[in-house]
Amino acid sequence: MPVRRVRMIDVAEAAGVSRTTVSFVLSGRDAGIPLETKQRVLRVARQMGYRHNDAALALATGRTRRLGIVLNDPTSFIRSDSYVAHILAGVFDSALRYNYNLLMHTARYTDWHALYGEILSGATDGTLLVGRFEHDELTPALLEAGVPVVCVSYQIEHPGCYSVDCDNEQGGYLALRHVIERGHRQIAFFYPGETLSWGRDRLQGARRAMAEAGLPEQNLRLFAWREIGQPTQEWMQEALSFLLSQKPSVTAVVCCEEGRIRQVVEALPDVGIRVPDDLAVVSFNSTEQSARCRPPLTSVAQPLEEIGTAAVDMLIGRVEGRDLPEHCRRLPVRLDVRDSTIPARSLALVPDRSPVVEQASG
Amino acid sequence: MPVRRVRMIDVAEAAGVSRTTVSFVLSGRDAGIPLETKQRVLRVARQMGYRHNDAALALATGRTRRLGIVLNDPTSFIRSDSYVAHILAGVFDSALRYNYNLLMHTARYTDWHALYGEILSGATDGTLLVGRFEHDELTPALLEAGVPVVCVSYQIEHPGCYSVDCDNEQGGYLALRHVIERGHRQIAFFYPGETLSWGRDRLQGARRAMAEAGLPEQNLRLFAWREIGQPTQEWMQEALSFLLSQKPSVTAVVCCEEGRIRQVVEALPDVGIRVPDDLAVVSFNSTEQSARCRPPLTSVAQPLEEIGTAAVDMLIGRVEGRDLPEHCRRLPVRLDVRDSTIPARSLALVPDRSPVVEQASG
DNA sequence: TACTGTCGTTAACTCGCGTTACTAACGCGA
DNA sequence: TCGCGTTAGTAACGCGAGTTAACGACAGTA
Repeated sequence: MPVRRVRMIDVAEAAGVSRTTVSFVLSGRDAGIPLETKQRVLRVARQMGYRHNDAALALATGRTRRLGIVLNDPTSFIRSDSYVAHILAGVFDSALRYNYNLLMHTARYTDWHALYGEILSGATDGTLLVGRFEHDELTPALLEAGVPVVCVSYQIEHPGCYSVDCDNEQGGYLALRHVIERGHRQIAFFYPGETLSWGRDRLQGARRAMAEAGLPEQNLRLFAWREIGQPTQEWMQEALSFLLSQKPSVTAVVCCEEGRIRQVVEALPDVGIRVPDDLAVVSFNSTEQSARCRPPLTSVAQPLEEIGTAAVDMLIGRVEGRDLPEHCRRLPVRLDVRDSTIPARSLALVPDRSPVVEQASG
Repeated sequence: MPVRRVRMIDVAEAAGVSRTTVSFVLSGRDAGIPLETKQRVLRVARQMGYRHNDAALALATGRTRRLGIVLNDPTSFIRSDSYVAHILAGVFDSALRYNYNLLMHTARYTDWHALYGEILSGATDGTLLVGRFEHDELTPALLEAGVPVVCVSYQIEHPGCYSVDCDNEQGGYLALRHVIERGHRQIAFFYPGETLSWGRDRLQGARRAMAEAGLPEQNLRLFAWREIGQPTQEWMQEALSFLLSQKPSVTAVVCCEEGRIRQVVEALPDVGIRVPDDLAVVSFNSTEQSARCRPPLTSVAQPLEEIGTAAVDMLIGRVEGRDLPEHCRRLPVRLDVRDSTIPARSLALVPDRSPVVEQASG
């Protein structure tokens, strides 16, 4: 049984008017239509169960009331309690308020030509690129084409680039300032490398904190996982044992990631390293993964759901042609201090932010 | 700068042929078109950056290559590491393989008239209802309308209802059999009530295990959270302390839920109850929530991603008009035995499935 | 009576593409 | 030369809506 849909012309015939009249009534452009006719049309439409045809409406109006979403790795993001899941929650809320639906593009980011084609086909009014893409060819191509796009959690150098992100520089700064305040002088910094804007920004913030405390730059021991693609638990563990074997040894780790560092931390007791006594640890994102780690991780919290809602606000602003006050909206971050940096027996080892010139061993 | 899209007719004019010819070439229906013409059209189309218009194509063909998804509470599902997230991962994978995109309906389930209208508007070729809905009016309405629909994780009494679910009856059976085998005779069973198919089925399985072991039915102490809507931690804790204060006291809990029971279990040490020594606990779903509970929970695992892929398979089968072998596909479950039912010091208290007629105190 | 101006309504065009049915041109054999 | 078949290509219609421009009816005026 194929679905027999009621068309506007069916309503028109049943109501004894032309299709144009029905269109006017249903779309609210009922100027000049007498109340009686209007009510009759509405009644007949309801009785017959009329629904507009989505494709026809989109073709005629050029609008779909749909927003597209591209995730750079859909399944992995959804699988775990990742930051993207929280962003999506905000996106959902906001899209519902604006009465838009969400089209999730299933194509992989590596197949960006396919995505480009889909996005240009007009199946949506605008697109959220939720990512932190590397080797990104899609974003500039879309911007060149003039499609309404908002980048979430990253941005690129382009005059037309609109984006929403948290203040990554401040995040790096807060993380480092915290461990410096707690007396640490040799600090490992795990990050994706500088090809990603958030990696670059967090490193910059970290360096600012070091400089502010008068610590030499080389005390910040950088480890970029860029060369290996994704950070693995093994890679982190090896890097960490290398760092711990050196003199002076690092006493704190700041990691721009959450899942792997959690695994590493939970494996540390096996090799006789205690957190935070032997090693202080700070992660990013501060989702349940950090909160439920043993011990719970101090973490830089991002307002993930707000990022989602702000991105939708911005995208719909672009779609509806409003002038937007800013191209890049940066939301503030917060440091959630937990056990991984606070030894139970010590409350305050070091006075607040006393600048330290010489390095000190942990 | 509005997006100026290249239309088929633009390509036709540039290539010096009619739009029909272009249509034939691009859609592969190039019978009778000489190779030279064909190649010229393809070359011009590529050079001009032609992309089909999604709405026009959908209007002309009646197909969208899009599947709709309705979640009964989108944001809460996405927020946490819930079973729906895992199902969605499977849905994504499968949709990508079929080259379909996913339209997530943002409207709330309570506003089911809006959802009904959207689904009938033809914005998608078919719809996945991912749920466990109660007071469900949407599903029967859609089935009556003849829209291709697949129910995920639930089903209703209707000749046209297609669904994918796990074998809930077997899940209830496995959970109960396990605790009975471990010697428990007074068992609490937390479930949503019998208005939901999965609650009904799991209870049925639980009763089967009781009967098989020769245990009287009243030894299964039922607690339905239906009357309070969603199970809360407080409600469970109260119910549990009531059960533990009774004589004979329950010694095991089987809970058709994961998040709340985890919270309850982790709060038990505060009231001096040890798991599993004082109380054995079995949850459902067996996601990371159960695995990372302290202690890790024995749990009935469902093949969540497979449910997602199977649902897409079934829906696309319906969309493409294939005859499907079965209306309700039931995927097997598995019991993941963890510490919450296995005391460290005891390996096997009771021989396997020895039928016990009389009730025994824990 | 004719002319003007509303009011209510609709014919006709548009959106971009699939598809059917038809034509013009060409080649070949009788 | 006529007739036929084949090849190469297109005109025209439809999908279901929005939208513009114009029409007929009727009332009011000159």
